[in-house]
Order: sequence, then C-alpha cells, then structure tokens
Amino acid sequence: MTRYLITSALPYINGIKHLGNLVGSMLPADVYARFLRQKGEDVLFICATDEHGTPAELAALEKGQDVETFCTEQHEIQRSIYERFGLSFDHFGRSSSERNTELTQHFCKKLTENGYIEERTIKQVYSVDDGRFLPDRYIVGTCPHCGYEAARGDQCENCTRVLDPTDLINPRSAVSGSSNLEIRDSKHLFLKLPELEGKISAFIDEHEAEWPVVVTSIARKWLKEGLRERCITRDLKWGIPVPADGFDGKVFYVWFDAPIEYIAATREWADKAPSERDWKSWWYDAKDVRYVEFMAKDNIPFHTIMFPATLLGSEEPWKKVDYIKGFNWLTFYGGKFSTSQKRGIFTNQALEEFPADYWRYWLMANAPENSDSSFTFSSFSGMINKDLNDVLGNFVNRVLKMTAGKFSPAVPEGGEWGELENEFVKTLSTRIADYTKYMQAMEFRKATAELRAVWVEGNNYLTAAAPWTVIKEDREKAAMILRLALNLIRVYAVLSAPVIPNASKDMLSLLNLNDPDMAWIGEDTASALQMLKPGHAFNVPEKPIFNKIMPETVAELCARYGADPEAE
RNA sequence: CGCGGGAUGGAGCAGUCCGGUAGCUCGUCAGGCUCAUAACCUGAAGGUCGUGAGGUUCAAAUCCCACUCCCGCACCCA
Repeated sequence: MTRYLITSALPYINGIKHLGNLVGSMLPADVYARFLRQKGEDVLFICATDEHGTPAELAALEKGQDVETFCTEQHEIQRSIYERFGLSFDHFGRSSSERNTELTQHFCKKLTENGYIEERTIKQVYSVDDGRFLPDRYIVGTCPHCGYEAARGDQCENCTRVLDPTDLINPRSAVSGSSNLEIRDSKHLFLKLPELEGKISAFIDEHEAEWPVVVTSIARKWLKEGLRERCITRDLKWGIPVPADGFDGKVFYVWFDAPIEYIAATREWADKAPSERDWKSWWYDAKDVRYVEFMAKDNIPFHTIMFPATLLGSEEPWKKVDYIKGFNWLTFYGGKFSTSQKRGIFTNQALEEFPADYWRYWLMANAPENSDSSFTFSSFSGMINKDLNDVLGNFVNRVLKMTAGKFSPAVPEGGEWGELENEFVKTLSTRIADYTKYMQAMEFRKATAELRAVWVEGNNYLTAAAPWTVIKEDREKAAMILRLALNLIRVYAVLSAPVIPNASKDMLSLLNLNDPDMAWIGEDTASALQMLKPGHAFNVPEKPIFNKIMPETVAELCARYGADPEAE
C-alpha cells in the first residue's frame, strides 16, 4: 500500500510567522495529512524550524542573546503556536539538529565524490569592527547610478539596478554602521548545477503535466534562464560546519541544509522510538512512498531545482518529491503583510483573537491556490458567521435542542426511512464523494466549498422533513427524522475534522462520543448515518459551538491591525 | 519589448486545457417555516465574461492576434 510522506516548507526561525506563512504551507499540509489519516492511510507529516543564516544571527544580536539560545527559544515559541493551531506534525524538528549536520555533510561528501562540487576563491567584504564577513545585502552605501544613500550591496531599491558591493560609494556595514570594511579572499564550495541540468530538467518534465501552474512556471523559468554554479557555503559561525580541508570556521548556506532537514527530521522522529520507526524506509529507495511537499511560491526554486539537484547529485536512491502543492501570496487588504509596518496578523495574535478553527476555516476556504488572495476582516467575519455559525453551528444546535425538547436527550427510537430519506442519502453521498475528490486533489477552496454544501444539505433535509410538524401526527416518523439528523452531526464531525478539528471534537463530545471512530465516510453513507443507535444519550448544548463576530468587533479589529475598511 | 500571475453580475470565486450563447457563495429584494443562534428553506433582480463594430469558426468567456489595467519579483517578508 502507498505510504504518504508530507512535508511543509520550514518556517524561518527569526520571528513569529503571520497568517500568510501558515496558509502557504503548514496549514494545508496539515489538512491533507489529517484527511489521509482518516482515510486510513499510512502518513508521515514532517516539519521543522529553519534556523541557520545571517538573519537568525542578527535577530539574536538584536535581542542580546547568543544565537543558539535565541533559536531554542524561538523554536519553542513557534512549536507552541502551531500546536495551538492544531497542526498535527508527526515531528517538528530543527535544522540545527545533529542529524541534519550528519546528513548535510553526507550529501556534501557524495556530491564532492561525484564531481559536482568545485572549490573557488571569491572576494568577500569583511567588516573589521563586526568581526565578520558581510553578505551583499548587509552592506549599504550610496548608489553610483542614482545617488540613493541607502542602496544595498546587491541592488539599489531606488533605481532597481543590480549592484556589486564594491560599486557602492561610502560602503558601510548594515549591522553596525562601521565603514571599516576590507575585501578579503575567501574559499568557498560551489554546486555545479549546470552539470546536473539535464537530470533536473528531466525530473521536471516527468511531473510537468501533474504539478500546479505556479510550480512548473517558476521551475521552467529557472531552467530557461540557465542554471549557474551556486555557492553553498558561507563565512558564518552559525550553521553546519563544512567538512573539507581549509574550511574551518565556515558553514553551509542555509538553503543547502534546510531541505535536507526534511530527511533529518524524519531521523529525529525515528530516534524517539528506534525499534518501531524506520526513517530510511521513507526516504531511501522508498518505492511505495508518495511524497508531497507544500510551500509558498518563493520556495519553489529551491524545491524544484536546488534540493532535487542535491539528491540527484548524490547518485543515491533518495526519495524525490512526487507532487508539489505551491501557493501564491495571501495579502492583507490587497497589500503585503509587513513586519516593519505592522501590517497584517501574526499567528500568535490570531490565536488571541479567535479560536484556531475560525482561522483554519477561512484560510482554507480562501487559500491562494490560483492567484494571490486578500484577507479582510469583513470577509473573515462574514464566513465565520454564515458558514460556521449559521449553517453548521445552528444545525447542530437546533437538532440537539429539538430532540431533547420533543423527546429526551437521547437518540429516539422508532420509524423507518422513507422516500425522502433515501433521496437525501443519495444527494449527500454525491456531495461527500465530490468533497473527497477535491481533498484528494488538494483543491482546498473547492473542498471547503463542498464541505459547506454538505452542511447545507442537513438544513435542506430538515426543512423538507419538517419534524416539528410531523410530530403532531406521527411521533415515530419524527423520531426517525431526528435520529437521522443526530447521525448527521456525527458524519459532519468526521468530515469536518481535517479543516476544523476542534469544532469536530466539540460536536462529538456533544454526542457523547469520547473515543470516536473517525474513519472517513466512504461509499456507504447509509450505514454511516445509522451508527448512533436508539437510546444513545447526548448532551444538550449550553451555548453555540461558534460565536458570531459582530460589526463593532470588525471595526475594532480593523483599527487595531491597521486595516483600512474603505480599501476593500 | 525583464519575468510571472491575474482581469467573469455590488464583493469573492468557478468555468478557459477537451469552443456550443454563463455557474457558485456572500450581499440585496420578496416569500415560506417556526425546531434552532433575528437562524433555516424557497424564489427574484442583477453580468455577454478588461479593450479591439480584430482573426478562426455554423458557434468563443473558452482558440489566435494586438492593446490596456492590476498584482508579485526591488526596505521588511513567505
């Protein structure tokens, strides 16, 4: 049987991520993983923090911490947030782990043996006062073309010209402002991508028909422009040491070791129970594994070109990705999420405002799959109020209250399905089949819309069956209708669980199902709708399972998060 | 001629690959129901699909051509 390996792009360590980050990788990966698990598939869902690189060092510096302490702390902060969002990682690792060090060095060794790595000496800017080499973007100065005073070493943001740090007039360190800079020779390793181009290109061709447009178009663009040797080492202290002579004090470029952490994190996972977990079977010569990666579009070149190059160049049978689910950007009121301008919502703030499921539902219903999509509080409150509260929440509430009121807080007995019920089951089955199809295909917007349609069917059925009228004439028939409706709540809980796992639990606990069977609802909808037997007691809700978001609240949120309601 | 993604009723989207006179959700208006959270159900109004009195075709939102506008890639950041 096929096993499913799922990875989400690794969130970078330097700070708390915002909603765009969540929807572009971790959340959809989680929904997919949960769905497959409920289908009874063997799933391994892996993620980790991406901890190396200059931004991490600088963020630590700013906080007055050493980088290792900083990363440990930030890792824990992120891990806890994701846990509260209900992200069901089998393992959430760290790219600074020992396992990643071993594997990254292993790949470097293999690539060297196979002739895909070349040593070169390049000139680098060294800041004497900072005691470190500076990457291009951390050198600022005056642009020789337009006179802009805060041009960066890689590009002038004012006139958009691409620059070399040596072009800058009055160059200085962006870290300390010191202008005590020197050019020093430094030895580095380069990955010879041009020599792997054929293999990479063939690898992309193989998947071109199946992968989303956003993925293949970005990959093709890189190939079209021609691959170049890429420097995979850096003059930094924080990172994975380069295991080569004369490379003391140098580490790998963060983008070289980060994807390898997918494999390393799987080892970390196996290390926790070595007798029953076989990391290698997931990654090495793993013919029965289907590997799916989730990421936002900025990550695509690294996952379609760089990481495959590493794996292909090793000339070992490492598992390569089978499907890449790429996402566009989520924008905030049409503009970018911005840390510096405090625009947008960060994951920790989101959880302080509303339960995780509200965010999960909106984000999946509006996932930026085919183009960028925009977050607004009015859209958010609209969907939460209408879909979660009115359609689903109210259904649960009305059924439980009506049954308890007209009968007792237990599944009522008597009556048999008639024509209406058979028709309803048929309609519902079709809807569920479509929902399942979209989930399988990772078409999350369509899946969420179909899930909503499944909920609506319940209200439709109640209107048609009208148990509140029927009961006056035929108590048994009313019992049958409500029994079906109660079973429907269970079916909804099962089907909704991948998207809104907590609300799903709430529904199940209202039904007194504390160790519920979460098996996916397949062909046999009819028996799924008869699982709850007459006499099974349930709880009457004291309050709705969702709360509406009032217009005043929306206005407040807009003000607090710098959103301009007019700009919608 | 930088690259890529878009342009469909008031808003957000589907349909475009495999052409046959447009579908969904929200909103609006009217009606129904009364079990439920001013909730649910039904119906209606509203678009000719960015522009070109362009091309192909019996037929184009859907294929071809030209153009326009928007968004992203250039502080931060995914």
